[in-house]
Amino acid sequence: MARPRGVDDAVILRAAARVMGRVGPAGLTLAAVAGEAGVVPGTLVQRFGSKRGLLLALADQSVRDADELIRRVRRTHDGALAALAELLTETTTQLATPEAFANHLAFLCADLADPQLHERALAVHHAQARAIGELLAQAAGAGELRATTDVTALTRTVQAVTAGAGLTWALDREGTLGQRLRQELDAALSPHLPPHPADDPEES
Amino acid sequence: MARPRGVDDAVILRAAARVMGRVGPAGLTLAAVAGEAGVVPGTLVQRFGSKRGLLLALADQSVRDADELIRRVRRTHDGALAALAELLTETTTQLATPEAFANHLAFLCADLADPQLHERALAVHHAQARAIGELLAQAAGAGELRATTDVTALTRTVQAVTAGAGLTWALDREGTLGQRLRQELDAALSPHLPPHPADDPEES
DNA sequence: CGTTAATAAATGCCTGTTCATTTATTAAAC
DNA sequence: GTTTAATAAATGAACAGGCATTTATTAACG
Repeated sequence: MARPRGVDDAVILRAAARVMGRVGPAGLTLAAVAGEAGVVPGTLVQRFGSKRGLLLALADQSVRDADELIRRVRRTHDGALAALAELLTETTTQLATPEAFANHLAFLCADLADPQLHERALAVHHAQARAIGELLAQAAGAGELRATTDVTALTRTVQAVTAGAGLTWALDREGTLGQRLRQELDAALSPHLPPHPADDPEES
Repeated sequence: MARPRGVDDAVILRAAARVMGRVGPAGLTLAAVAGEAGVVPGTLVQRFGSKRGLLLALADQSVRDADELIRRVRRTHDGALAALAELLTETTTQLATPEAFANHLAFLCADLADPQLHERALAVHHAQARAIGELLAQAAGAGELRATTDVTALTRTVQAVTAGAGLTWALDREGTLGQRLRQELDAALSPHLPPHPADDPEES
């Protein structure tokens, strides 16, 4: 006994993400999101309560997406290091253009002032840290890494390197993000590879 | 034959930087900056032409600050690696709190959409890259680094690591930025240190 | 007195939000 | 099976607030 919703919430959140990538946090107005989603601004307020509610839903979606990506990568890769590379590549190269990457990063930074949005950003960060740490530990157990490797420290390094590669790439825009990420990841991991000469641990 | 200016431009720009660190790009209004600088909003427009003019002047100031810091570090340090550490520490820890760091980073990212602001951000980036590269080359020449080190690649790595350490720290806020930066810098540089007395990259 | 800086008020635009209204769909009533 | 009432969703106009910017005015020097 009700009128069904014209568009799904997910459609609106995807539209909001597109607008964010295109015009950044300053341009993420209700009117812009509504226009992108094919609805009217008032609809967004009725759905999400307020603009902040929309942003919270967007952050929740990003948490779900991060979890889903982690699960997917784990399922489709056997080698721990290969899965790790895939995870980091996927998380960053979804933001294909430097503009989109910079805009999403600006959104992330601006959100850190809001406790609830910060909480969501931290959830993504910690989920990735856990996944990276487990993959590294798995790699160490399988002999893909040296046994002496400090997995906790290396996890932090990997996360910092990933973020830093994206940020510097958004700045200077030299080459592709995939190249940059691969280079920096290699530089961070190669000192911890087992001292087997002429034995490439990656088959891909 | 004119009325002298009440406050110097530099005072206003420093006030703008403070406001930026406190409330981020969204809160950087002319009224807020004017209040911080002790003038009236209209004054800012008359001085800088428009808000964009103020932002441009702020970006120019950051370019000058970066150059000055590079010159100062070079002057006061003899060891190339020590100078490098000092340079990176100073550039990041000027943004003392996670909030300030995140806000300035958000400002940087948002500016990348504007060609003229992007140009200034690139100037800072390239000036730092040049300084880092020269310090690394100097260190390699002095035997502080292995001769086989790819200075160009390591320069990129150092910049990425610096940015990444700051960003991840602004996110999780564990420890101090100085600690994080030192850890990541050590991890990035230690594989390139010369294989001297019992100073293996893996210390047990 | 002439010139320039600082001021204060006002203008117009864009923002998020609210509200009354209309539309669409389903459950119940006959 | 048709009609009717109920309910939730979508709409569009209106609202108030904050913003950058403009303008006219006042104050402070040489």
